[in-house]
Amino acid sequence: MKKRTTIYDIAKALQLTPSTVSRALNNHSNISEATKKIIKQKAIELNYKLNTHAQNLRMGGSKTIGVIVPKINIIFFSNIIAGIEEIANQYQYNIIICQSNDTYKKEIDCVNTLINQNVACIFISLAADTKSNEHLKDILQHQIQLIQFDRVDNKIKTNKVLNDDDEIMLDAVEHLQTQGYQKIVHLAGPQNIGIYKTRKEGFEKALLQHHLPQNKNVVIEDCYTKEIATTNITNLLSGNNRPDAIIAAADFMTLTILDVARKLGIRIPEELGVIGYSNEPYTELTTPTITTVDQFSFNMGQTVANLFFQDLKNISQTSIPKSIVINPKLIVRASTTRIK
Amino acid sequence: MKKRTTIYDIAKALQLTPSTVSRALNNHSNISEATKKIIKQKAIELNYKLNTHAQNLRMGGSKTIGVIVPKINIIFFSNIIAGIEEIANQYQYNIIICQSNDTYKKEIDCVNTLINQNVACIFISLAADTKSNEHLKDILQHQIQLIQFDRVDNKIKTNKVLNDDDEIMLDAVEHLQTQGYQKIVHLAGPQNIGIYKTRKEGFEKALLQHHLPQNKNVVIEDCYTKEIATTNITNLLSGNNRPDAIIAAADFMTLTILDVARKLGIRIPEELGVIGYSNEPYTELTTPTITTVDQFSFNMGQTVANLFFQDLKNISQTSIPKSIVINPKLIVRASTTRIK
DNA sequence: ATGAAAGCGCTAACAC
DNA sequence: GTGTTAGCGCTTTCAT
Repeated sequence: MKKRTTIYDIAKALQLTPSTVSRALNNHSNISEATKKIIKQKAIELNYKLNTHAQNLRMGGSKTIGVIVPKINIIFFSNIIAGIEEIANQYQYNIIICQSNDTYKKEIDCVNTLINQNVACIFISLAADTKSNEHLKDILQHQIQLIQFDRVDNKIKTNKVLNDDDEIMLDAVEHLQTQGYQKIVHLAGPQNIGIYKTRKEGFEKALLQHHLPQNKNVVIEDCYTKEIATTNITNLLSGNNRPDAIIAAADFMTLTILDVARKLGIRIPEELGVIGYSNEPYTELTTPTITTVDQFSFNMGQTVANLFFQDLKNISQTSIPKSIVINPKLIVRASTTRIK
Repeated sequence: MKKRTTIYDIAKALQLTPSTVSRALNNHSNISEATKKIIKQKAIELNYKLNTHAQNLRMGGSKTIGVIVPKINIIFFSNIIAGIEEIANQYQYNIIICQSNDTYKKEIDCVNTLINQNVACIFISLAADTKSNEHLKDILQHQIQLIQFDRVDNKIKTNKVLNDDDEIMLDAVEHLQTQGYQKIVHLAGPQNIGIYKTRKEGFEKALLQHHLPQNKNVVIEDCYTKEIATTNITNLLSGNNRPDAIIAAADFMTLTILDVARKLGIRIPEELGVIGYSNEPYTELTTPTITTVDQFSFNMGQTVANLFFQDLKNISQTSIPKSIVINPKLIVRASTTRIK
């Protein structure tokens, strides 16, 4: 097992000292250009690679950001991560990604791993069942910056980046009214998942604000599997008193709506308006194209990261915790455009 | 700025030595249960966290796996990462995820970062424009294990996990023939992206094997934007000599096919068979449901990780480079089922 | 412009 | 069963 090349090896090869080599490789101003050049040359020749662990140990910190998300393979989160990565990269920071699998237990593990790693900052979106914030306090106690995003704990004072799920539901309802739709129904997602709960609540709040009827049939809860969704939507649309617009909690539900409507001979958007949620690529490929909500997840990631790097620049650590709200945008397409 | 608690602090508080503390925290057998107990107690009390950098420096390695993918926010890759994460987690390994953004330049940066981090192993899926493998050799030179997946360089001998894109195209063609389809066309994706190239080549090979005509119209290349796809598909299906089956290089194209066919009054699957690629969730929600290819990406991630941990267990490092092939599976649905 | 030396926090070989 | 000691590779203060 061949040992890695260290700055000591380079120093020896050039009859210099490790400190000179270290300085040269870090472009320290006191080292002559000539020396720098031969040292860098030798480093390449010996295939030298920095040992980050030694560096971090010595410097008492690392240029690493820890990111904790419930699930990495949900496009919303992976877009956020991609956004974070883009910015972090510009500042030469690395990111370590952990997933909590939406459990509190694993989330604690993630936090500990990242504290052990001595990361500069942790970006977190909380697991569905996270009930305590002791682990978050722990982060702050270890002088590690904390930024929460999307699913946050408001009891702990940190920077936050949020989606305004309420406001967008209001936008959606108002858009439908402008288009002359009167009887609006919401197809909700499973209420144990935070985002679906928020969307449902946002919808109900929007109805209230517009003094629209709040009867039980206005929210259909269980539309998560295809079969049940088909049954529920068929019932909904076959009834005497059928709605003239549906806001679904997720894009995939709109495909079923389109299908059922086609079967029942209900024209979209003339007789039924349809709105989805997430701006999945396919919503632009259906006929009619589907009005939906873009959450700007990539942008959210960038925002989170920028928040950290902005604070880093402010030597005056006044740092009053900021909350940045990302406004999702209603992408109006054919499925709700009956007035041209 | 409060300093972190170290094992030295614990030792001092208990009138013990750092080594005893270290041993106790690592459950070394020589330490009495009583001592272990009070040490662990104290560690919690002082909110001690291990410093991974010190540990890794001292031990000359880390329980960390580096993963390099072209893009993290592509569901295929994020599923793979989720699969890797699941297994790594069982072995108490951490993963550091890097994205090359599909450029060779950034890929080199990623490799260097991971070598600097002294990771135990690197899992990589190569960038589209990676032309050299010097950086891969570099990994091996640093005694870091290397496992390639999906997009690999065959000139370098390492463990590999691959998708059999050829075989699956053969399956698709044969399935169509069984269903009585005769004139099969392929809608290809951009040929500068590896997977689309492979799919197209796989398709052509399948035609050859079945002695089917190989004329130019059998592959439609540019179907990547909605407008062009619509035009091309409309032309394809309006012609006199139209195909009776289409294999698309990606699921999203099948939505356009469904739309165009509906407009032209072509019935699916009776008059036209349609196959997509990726088993995107929505392929199950359309009418008709779409036959597609599942690549088992999550499983691929698990396989990659298991390959590493299996080798780790074998003390006898015979380690002949293995290639594991994941066979994608044709998910037959309504869009190609005309014989019940 | 360069060198000497100490130390970051941890582990492990060697004592006792 | 516990203590002593050295050292992983790097940076940095202080000296020259």
